[in-house]
Amino acid sequence: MIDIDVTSSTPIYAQIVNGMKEGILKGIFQPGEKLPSVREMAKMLTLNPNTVQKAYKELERQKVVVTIQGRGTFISKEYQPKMDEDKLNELKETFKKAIVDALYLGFDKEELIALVTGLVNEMEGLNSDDKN
Amino acid sequence: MIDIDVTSSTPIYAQIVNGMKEGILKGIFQPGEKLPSVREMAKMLTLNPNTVQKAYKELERQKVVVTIQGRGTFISKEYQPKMDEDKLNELKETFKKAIVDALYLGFDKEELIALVTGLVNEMEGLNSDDKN
DNA sequence: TGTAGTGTACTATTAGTATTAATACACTAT
DNA sequence: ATAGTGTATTAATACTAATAGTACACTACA
Repeated sequence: MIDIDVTSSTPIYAQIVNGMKEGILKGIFQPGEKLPSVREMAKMLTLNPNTVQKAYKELERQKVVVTIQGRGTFISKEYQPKMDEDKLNELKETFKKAIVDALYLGFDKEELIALVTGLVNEMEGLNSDDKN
Repeated sequence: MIDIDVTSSTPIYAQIVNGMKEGILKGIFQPGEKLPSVREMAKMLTLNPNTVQKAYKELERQKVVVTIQGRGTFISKEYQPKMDEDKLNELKETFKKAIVDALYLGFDKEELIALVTGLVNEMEGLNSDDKN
């Protein structure tokens, strides 16, 4: 369901958050769909339930999922991302770091744009037919 | 010289590393040029010298700079980045996370590609005339 | 030779985060 | 009632980031 790399420097809960968001964009998870429970997901990923809970809480904070007491956690049917300046700057910083790394790895401009374009298409691949 | 955001979740030494690499790509720092000494840079950024030292050490590990005992730290004149699979995968993960964030912020494909293209051009702006 | 300016190494301390662990409670469905 | 949910809390361990202070080695240069 989600690939967890315990050797990564990215915290496990953050990997879950990223993986879920990526899966939703790819259409692997459908709006309204129920997520595995905290305990169930923890078993699947052989993690502590608290780690999964932290991820779910962060996903809810970002309005990506909605949790209902006693029922479970569900993919949000609608979410309206707020494009505030802080988030935009943070996004640019993230991209800048990645771009710098890529240029240092030997990518030239065209290759870099091609890489990103490929990743973007891969990301929205399964949703491209929908009208939403 | 380098913008340090002490409130950022990115460690200060990492901000220095990123900022230096970005500055080199932009041509603000020229190959062979001497960097401010550890103590000097620490004063400028009002940081502990050890933090700067950690950044310089990481930059040297990445072959971005060369240090000579008793003389100082210098921008590498030549560096040959190694494009191994691990680094490539790490790069892709970084881009994927940024792309997911961007899509969640409301960017569509075209806007996203445009954003990245803009950042790439901004990055290599000052070097674009050179032949190297 | 001596002095100042370099990088380097080491230890210690403080603070924060990530993860695991265990427990308890509230709510929902049946 | 009972099982399955999410939630909250506390504790412990480990790791990292940053600061602080000290000492040492090397280089340049007068």
